Amino acid sequence: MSSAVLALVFPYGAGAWYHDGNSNSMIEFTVLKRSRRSRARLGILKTPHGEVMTPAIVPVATNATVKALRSDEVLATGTQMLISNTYHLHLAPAQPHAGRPLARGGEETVAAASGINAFMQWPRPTMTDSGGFQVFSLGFGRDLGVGKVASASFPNRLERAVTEGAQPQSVKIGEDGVRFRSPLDGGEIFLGPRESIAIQERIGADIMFAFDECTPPRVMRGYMRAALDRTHRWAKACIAAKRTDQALYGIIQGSVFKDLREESAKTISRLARGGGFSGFGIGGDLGDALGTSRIGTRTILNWTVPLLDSRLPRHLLGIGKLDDIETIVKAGVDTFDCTVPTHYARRGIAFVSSKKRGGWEAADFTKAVMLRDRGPIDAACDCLVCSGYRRQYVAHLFRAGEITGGAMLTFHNLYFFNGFVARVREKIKKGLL
RNA sequence: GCGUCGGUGGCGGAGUGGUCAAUCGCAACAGACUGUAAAUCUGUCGCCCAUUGGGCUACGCAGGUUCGAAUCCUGCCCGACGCA
Repeated sequence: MSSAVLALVFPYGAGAWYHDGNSNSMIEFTVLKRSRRSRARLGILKTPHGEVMTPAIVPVATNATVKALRSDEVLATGTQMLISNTYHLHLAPAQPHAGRPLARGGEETVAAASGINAFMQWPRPTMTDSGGFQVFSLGFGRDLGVGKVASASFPNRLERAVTEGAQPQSVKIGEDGVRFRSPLDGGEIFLGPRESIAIQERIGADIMFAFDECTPPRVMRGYMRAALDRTHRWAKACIAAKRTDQALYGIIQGSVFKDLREESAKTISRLARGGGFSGFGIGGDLGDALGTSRIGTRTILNWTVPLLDSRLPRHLLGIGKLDDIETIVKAGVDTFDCTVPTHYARRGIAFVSSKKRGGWEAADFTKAVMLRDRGPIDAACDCLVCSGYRRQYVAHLFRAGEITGGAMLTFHNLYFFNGFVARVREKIKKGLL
């Protein structure tokens, strides 16, 4: 890593390798600069495990690992904060009794290791998602075969729109929480606001998220209305259930419905004003990436962000392709998580510097041409991988089914995304965004 | 030289009289993926037109049997193994 990039990523120094101090203090968010051209802002998010320069991307470490990388490697990519998952950690480290709610959940394994930071040897800030996304991804998402963002393959499948009163097949959404089937032993997993908070407190991340219901793309309004009431009720229940002084973010839902999104922003803001939340998550269906519905992420953010207390940090849940980043930052997002850099890396896709619009392009290492390419992964990148290995080698690893290829591209992609966001911060600092 | 087994699409390998342009795997090509169900999934993959669909050439080569053959018979060529 060049010293220039290091300075952007770790302006206060990289800090000592793993040190777990007293971690039970609240977070503190400071806005350093507000753009005059947009809602973009530069800030510092202070947590018990160090500071995050915002805007920042938060790579996804669902199972207490950024898939394919060691924590020290993740650190070397310039990553400032990670987000792990309540649902997965409740299930995963628990060996034989995964089906039993709470008593023997995986969070106990994490707690016994002194929390997520020590457990995964990650010294920097962490978040835990509440499991609300799994209500969608294992429910309607799975039934409809869609992700949270409408895509080209989606319209054909939408005859089965989610209407009022609908239930997913393998997940049951109730008024007090959600019943899942454990993929490990088929046992029942019940997750509601109380359960989610209890688990997140055992995991011990700096920032927790309220348990919400993430809805699929283009839900019908009637369904969204009822789901939003649940999410709001659960938000209050999360606040009531919370015992530690970890930070808790409330989540705004409402899909593409302006009045519902506004109502949600106001409701969650009110709870934040009351001291229940120390930040905001914006989640759910964030509009059509293809633009066919004419309501995109930017529009939805423009409805909601102005209604939020500007002193508190705003996290956009699960959005962060390179093409999205400037847009969401300009709409006032401070942090965002996204699986794209890590997920795509394991599929053989590297994001590399380019003269094309946006300054990047995708390079597919599973293509045969890559086997003949003797150049570096990204000629303009100075990461550990790019500074030595050739494209043909990485392509060979993918061809041979070697996991090292995915690990190398994961490293590079995270380095690339972190550098990309660091440049966005520079633009804000210089008044260019 | 004799014998046995075998020769199928880029490769491997099914199929053993009709529903076969031919299961499947690999490779190739294209696509998808945004709070990770995912080191995954989907599509194409003989040639020529076409929207469903149609036409042509195909299962080592040449003949034959049959209404009909990748599948049966004969000869030839090639390969592996065995015996000389």
